[in-house]
Amino acid sequence: MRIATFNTNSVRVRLPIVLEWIEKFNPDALCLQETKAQDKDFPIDAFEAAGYGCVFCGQKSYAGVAVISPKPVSDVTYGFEGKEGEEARLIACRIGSVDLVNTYVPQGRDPEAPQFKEKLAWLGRLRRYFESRFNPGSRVVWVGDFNVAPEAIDVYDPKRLLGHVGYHPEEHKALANVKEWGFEDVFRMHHPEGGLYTFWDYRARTALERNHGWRVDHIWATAPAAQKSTDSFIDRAPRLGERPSDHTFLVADFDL
DNA sequence: ATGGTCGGCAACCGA
Repeated sequence: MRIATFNTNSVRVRLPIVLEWIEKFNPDALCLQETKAQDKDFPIDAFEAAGYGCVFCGQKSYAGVAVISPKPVSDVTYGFEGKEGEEARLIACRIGSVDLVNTYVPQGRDPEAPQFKEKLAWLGRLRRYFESRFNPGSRVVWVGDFNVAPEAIDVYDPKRLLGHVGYHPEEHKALANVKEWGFEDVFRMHHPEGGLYTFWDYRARTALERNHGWRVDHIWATAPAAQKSTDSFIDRAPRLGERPSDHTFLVADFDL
């Protein structure tokens, strides 16, 4: 089973890239974040024509998550407690023997901003979400844009960046608390080396050429799923002459 | 390079 994740920064703009990518990589589940489309505007037809069904949870302009799959998808839930009154940042479903949770963790803006505390609180709520809905002894795969680089080897300049949003001790604590429920970092299992990134900030013009990257997109799994993982890799996607997202695709394969 | 580039959506906000 192949599970992948990609922050699209607009699923409609990135649609040609995503369609070409699923054709080449044949994921059993592709989790998207920052779809930036209301549910009525989600490009269902294009995915169905490619042989993929979609479940999604969107809102106007911002955020938005979706799962694209060629397989039967069941037990779809939206948000912590439903769509109403929540930003579109979480969608969960069951595919095969796996419970899949796709999140777009709040970015947090700046450690001094109120949004930063909201990010920490959101991660706290996510821990309780896993506690109440799932069992770490079953196969749970948590993927998405976590907006946190967990370790020094996950950012291009850890000394300078420590304390910045995305690489801050408070974020590390909040993320470790979710991990402690029962997750393993599947990409890290297969790549102990550092310097492998999934994000280069659009706003830093030279970020790509200087490789000023961050590993903020993740595929984590409970032990019963993680021990079945066979590979994990990053795929950058500037294809078809289209504009790439500032995130990459991230893939994990499981012998499931 | 404490700047900058995107996308949504129609002025700026968010990343």
